[in-house]
Amino acid sequence: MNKPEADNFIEEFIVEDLNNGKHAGRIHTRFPPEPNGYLHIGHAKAIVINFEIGKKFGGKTNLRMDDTNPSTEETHFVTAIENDIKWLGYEWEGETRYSSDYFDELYALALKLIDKGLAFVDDSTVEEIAEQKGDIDEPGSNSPYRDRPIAENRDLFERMKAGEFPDGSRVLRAKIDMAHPNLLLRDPVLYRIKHEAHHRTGDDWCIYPLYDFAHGQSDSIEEITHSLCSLEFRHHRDLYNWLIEALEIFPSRQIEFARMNVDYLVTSKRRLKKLVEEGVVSGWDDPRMGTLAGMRRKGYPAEALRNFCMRTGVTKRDNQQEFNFLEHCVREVLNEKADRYMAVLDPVKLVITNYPETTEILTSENNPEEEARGTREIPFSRELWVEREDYRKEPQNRKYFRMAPEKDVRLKAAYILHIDGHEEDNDGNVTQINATYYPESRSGNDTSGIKAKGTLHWVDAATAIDIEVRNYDKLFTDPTPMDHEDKDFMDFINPESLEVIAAKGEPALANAKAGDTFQFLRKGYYTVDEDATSEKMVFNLTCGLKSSWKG
RNA sequence: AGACCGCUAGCUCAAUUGGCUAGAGCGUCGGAUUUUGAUUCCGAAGGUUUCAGGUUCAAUCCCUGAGCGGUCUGCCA
Repeated sequence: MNKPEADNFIEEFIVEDLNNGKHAGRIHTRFPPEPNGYLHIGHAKAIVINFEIGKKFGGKTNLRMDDTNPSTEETHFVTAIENDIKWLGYEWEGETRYSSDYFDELYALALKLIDKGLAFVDDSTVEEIAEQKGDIDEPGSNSPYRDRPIAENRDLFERMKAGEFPDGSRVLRAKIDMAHPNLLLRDPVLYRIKHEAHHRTGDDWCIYPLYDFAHGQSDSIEEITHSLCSLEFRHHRDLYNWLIEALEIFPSRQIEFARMNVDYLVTSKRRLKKLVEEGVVSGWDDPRMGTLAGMRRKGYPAEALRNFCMRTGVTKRDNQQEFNFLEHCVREVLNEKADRYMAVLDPVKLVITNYPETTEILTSENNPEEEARGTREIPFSRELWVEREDYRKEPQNRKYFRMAPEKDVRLKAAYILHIDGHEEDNDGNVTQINATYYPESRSGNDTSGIKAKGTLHWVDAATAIDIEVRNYDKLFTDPTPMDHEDKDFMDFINPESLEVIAAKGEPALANAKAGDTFQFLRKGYYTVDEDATSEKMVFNLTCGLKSSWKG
């Protein structure tokens, strides 16, 4: 089997390991979320990197809940996380794993470290330990308990586990070097006492390992070959490697990459939570949120998100992705997948004065990009709804191809119209547009010889259904609302990020199901919201269409 | 201040690991096509590779220094 080519620096490391015959050519990655929140676009990047690398090199990818802190983790997040990953299109190896499954093994490893004289039980307080830590440019000092005999450490640690001591009274610390330039190697805390029930192990434990004594060890237990994480864990790698050597366990290799940031999307758990709690959004799955649940509800296809994550590179530099590239990826998929329907978002009545009092059934293709999507029937009659913004009261020049007095325009899948004029109320608002049609101009067999530059969407007034349309805009007025030293990100909330309107849709739209995405011709992609009922269809704006018209 | 990491078009990444006029996608601006002012197609603009030295026949790449940005002093992950 010939090895795939490396597309980024992580893959270069992998190819290098493969070439060196490391792990007999086996590749195994993992995605290790902490089940204390919902997945967002940043997680999607990590998921895609891990799973795609597994796939590309014929390897496997585990899903492991990093649940070592009983205070913050909840089981319902586990289910939500699993759903999001499946929705994104990935399948992990075997069952979902949990760091908490390894508590026994982790405890045994701690004992081993103690027996090797590389860990000690410290009676210092939180403050004292912080004090001992020293500073970034100043060496720390040894804990007075650092030289406790091994037997005493063992005894104390066993009694910590047995529940003999209160929270915070003692910790287990690695014995490394209090003068190390990497603060994480200044005798880091490995275990703490917490008399708290864990979402999975219940009251079995009252001591819990910290990240540094759980994550790497779990990687080793699962024989993960490449442990990919974000840049802020760079300093932890030294400890990660120190523990591999001290514990003599499977040597997983940690590689760090830069997190992905996207304009207008916040990904911090704290901020996301604040948006929900302050009622700025309707919930964690609000379409304006950068959560996977939110983007799914907004109608972003999983494929588009995957493409987005794959096309934005993998490097070690801080990066800020443009929102329009995300939307580009969304449109690209939807252009091919979404059927075209017509809906009028800001309806004004149009009357074809020379059209008979009958209803005619017209046919239109569902998707010009994909003939296999077939056609559908659309009723047409004398009175229609058209878009208010498509009409201008005064005659226009040739560069304008929508409706205006004396203009000829094509109605999509129907006839060419000659616009005669309009009626208006006392305030000058157009109440009705009057037009005549060219009977020989019917779509498909046009023999009229009339040319119309513009083609407009419309719905038949008699058969149109009332729909609710939720037009979403960016949640913030600034692409990086959290990056202002003098202002809080909440100061940049866009007051107009949601507009709910009553619109008119063609009758076939009544059969749509939640999650279905359509292109409303000339307007944008819209996805049926879960709030939709048989009485009232509700559509979320997924993404607008590009427009080069500078009208 | 110390350690570590990073810096190539507006944005995100390439550059066969030192070798032709430094490429691509997105964006922008033109043009063609179009029963969606969408899509598609064609074209253009856009770079002193952060800066200054050095090594070399040759530097985006190696070395030194500087600048700018990031990370690290939780019993969070």
